[in-house]
Amino acid sequence: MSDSQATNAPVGEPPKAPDLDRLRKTLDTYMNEKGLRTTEQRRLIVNTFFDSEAHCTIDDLLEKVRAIDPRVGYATVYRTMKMLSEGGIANELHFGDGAARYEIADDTSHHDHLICETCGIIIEFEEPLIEELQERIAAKFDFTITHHRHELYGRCKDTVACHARRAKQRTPGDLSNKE
Amino acid sequence: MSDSQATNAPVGEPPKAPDLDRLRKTLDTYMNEKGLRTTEQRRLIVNTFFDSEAHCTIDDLLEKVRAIDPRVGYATVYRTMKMLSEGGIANELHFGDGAARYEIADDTSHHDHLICETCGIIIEFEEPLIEELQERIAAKFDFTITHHRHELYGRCKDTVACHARRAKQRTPGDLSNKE
DNA sequence: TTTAATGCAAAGTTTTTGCAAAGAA
DNA sequence: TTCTTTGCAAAAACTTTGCATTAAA
Repeated sequence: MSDSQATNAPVGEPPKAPDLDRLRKTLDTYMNEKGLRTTEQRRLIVNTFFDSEAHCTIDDLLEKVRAIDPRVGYATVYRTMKMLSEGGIANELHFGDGAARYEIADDTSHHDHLICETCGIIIEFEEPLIEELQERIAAKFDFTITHHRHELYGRCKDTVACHARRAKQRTPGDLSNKE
Repeated sequence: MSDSQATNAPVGEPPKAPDLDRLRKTLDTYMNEKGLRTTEQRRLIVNTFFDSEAHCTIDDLLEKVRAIDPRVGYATVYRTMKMLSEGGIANELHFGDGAARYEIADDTSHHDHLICETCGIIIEFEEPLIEELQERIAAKFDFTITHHRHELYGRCKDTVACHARRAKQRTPGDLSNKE
């Protein structure tokens, strides 16, 4: 790649930690507005989600939830995560392995993802200049953007660390972009 | 959006027409290498695909193919499009409505997509600066990119034209990013 | 002839829903 | 009590495959 057109803007700043207190308030407000009820299961699922590492699947969450209450069903986790997505507390992501993944939503910043197809590691990056170019493109086509997907698929160059991570995985998974 | 950081690079240049002759040669070579056979059905499906507008689904193709030969099965179109994808003649796309879409692949240029969630129109854009920034981000994280997805979802500002298009559609489809 | 491709139907995947029973408010 | 939520199982919505038959080479 040539550097000829490159700007001096910082590239790929890592995102900061989410404000869970604020998110809990957002959720309360949302549930009140919609007349949704607070249940044992929802409390457990939300707490588990807030405690989990980013990009967890429904199965990941269900496993952790069932370690505490084995009677919780898949559909409950599914519907709770859907509720969180609709309420703006979670983002639903799809990286091509067929399973939906969730991350904590943050209104105040936005990041996109870099995915290793060998070890499955998911790296978050932020690039304001790309966001700005997106807006310019949308304007050019007389378009208003509501959301976007920007995913870079590839491979870690540090193949030792990468293969070590891969070996550790229970399910290696196919993270190619076949979805 | 502020223009403060914007460069003067052209934004969102539309992609050019594909070189079908070259693609047919690529396909011939690929099929020879793999010992794949040329059949009536494959010929028909490939020609239909080359004649179709971009971003057609398997169902779109099947409908056109069956207008000529009603005996062709879904699986044959499915397997032929998979062959074209593997041979680098087609790209498989997913815009969140659950159905795979195909476009003619072009090694010499790359574009991404802008999708209207109201009328379903799909606009292609090219932005070399974004491509370059992607490479810089990958480099920063010691990563090699094999491919990427960059999709902007939103709405046409010209609501009259947009709603007219929507009304014309056989199946309005849900192009939100739920996939 | 030999081996690949087709068409049908069946099987997979993952998501989504219907419904009777349980539980918030 | 009333109306929402749960858990199960079944339905959806696509994609993918098995296999006997057909057809390239």
